Amino acid sequence: MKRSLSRETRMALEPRKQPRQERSSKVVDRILDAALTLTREQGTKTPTTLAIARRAGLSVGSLYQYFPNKEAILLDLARRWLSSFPEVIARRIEVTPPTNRDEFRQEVRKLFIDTSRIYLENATLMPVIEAISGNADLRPIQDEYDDQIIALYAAWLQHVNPTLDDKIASRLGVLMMDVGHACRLVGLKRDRKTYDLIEDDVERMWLALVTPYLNLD
Amino acid sequence: MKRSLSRETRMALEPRKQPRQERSSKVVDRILDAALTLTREQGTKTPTTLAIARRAGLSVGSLYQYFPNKEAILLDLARRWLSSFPEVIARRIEVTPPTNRDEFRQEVRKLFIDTSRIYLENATLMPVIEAISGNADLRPIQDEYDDQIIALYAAWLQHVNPTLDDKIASRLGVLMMDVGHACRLVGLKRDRKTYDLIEDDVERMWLALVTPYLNLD
DNA sequence: GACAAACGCGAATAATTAGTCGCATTCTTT
DNA sequence: AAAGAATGCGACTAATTATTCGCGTTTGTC
Repeated sequence: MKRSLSRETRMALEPRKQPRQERSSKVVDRILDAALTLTREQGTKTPTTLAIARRAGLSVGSLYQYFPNKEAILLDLARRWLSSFPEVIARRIEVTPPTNRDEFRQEVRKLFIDTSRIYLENATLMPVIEAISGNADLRPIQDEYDDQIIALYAAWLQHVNPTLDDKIASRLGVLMMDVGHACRLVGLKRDRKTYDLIEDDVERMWLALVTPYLNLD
Repeated sequence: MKRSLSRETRMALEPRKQPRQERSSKVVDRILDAALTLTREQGTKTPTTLAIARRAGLSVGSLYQYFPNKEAILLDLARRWLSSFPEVIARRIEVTPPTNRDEFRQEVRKLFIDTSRIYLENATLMPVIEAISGNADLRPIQDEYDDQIIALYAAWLQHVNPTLDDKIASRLGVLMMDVGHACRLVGLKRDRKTYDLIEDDVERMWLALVTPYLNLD
């Protein structure tokens, strides 16, 4: 009844309680740190509750003081990453749309640099993102964020070219996201110089992907 | 001792025995069918031995007559896919290299069409491929195949441009593989028409990716 | 049709792991 | 410093699941 309950309840993933004493907020940090480190160490496998507790110098029981279940811990780690993406793309839609090929190229580059920064700033938690993708319980949650991101990429495309068909915009949005994601995961596993080279590669690919669909002079 | 043994033994993944009576080779098919169907039904989660047995109308014990462990079943399904990839790319290296931009474009297109066919022909087992990627035990095996494929893409690039630097070739190889894979997984989940549109998108991206590195007139 | 080998079975075993609960310890407040 | 709240503990429970093993049945062979 332990396992399936949490699955059936379809997860309260919110933190169980706010820490009220100073020591305990440190404990929360220790738990998150431990979970992050272990996930990184084990490639992309999600660590067990026992392992997290041990690494954090705690007992299993303490984990459940602050998190309703194991998934919530990983999700807490990923949350900043997951939510910063939509923010950043949305911000790129607020500017005035480009009018010629050169301005357009600039807009792509800006979106590109902004999204790249998110990857660079969150490089250490990429293993967590990969672990989440590979976890049957967490995957659906990431998918929700992904749908949001795709919609925003599509919105960006229609911002740049208002006559662009919805279907096409959404198809290109998916590809922008997936191509960017796949290549950047590769890049972050290499050295910084290679990462930058890959960034150039991706930018060319993005441009090749979207240019035919933006009626420019 | 059940679980960890198989992990420690680092897996004999070969079929445990060849079926010697006619009935049993049908059983092997039933097992593979059941595993495939269940993996497809459950998204990307690997089915349990019990579930596979039940679906195949067998008992768990019978599974182990022919497969040394659960992983071997999935791997057996994926094996044709995994091995046909290197074959196809290798075949594209045997032809005489292109000499001008147009011939080069043709070569990209041929490689492109050949790899695309592999995806189309194996569309039903994509969930298995995804499940394998998400499984900590199976992942390393897929990684070996991936390394092979990357090396072949790199070899293809150097076949097309013999002066191409090793490092660059291998970087582009990874990106060709990952971009192709990511986009085609998307495509196969859509209708055929969308798949074809995505193919065009990917072809543009591939061309944009590699063209700058091939000194053509 | 008799014999051995192959096959099929499924209850039992054992490993793993998520999550709980009552007791012990530490902190905060007055 | 005493009470009560918050925190920490870890043995225990319970669920899940891979794999085995001895026994009964079927099949191919002579």
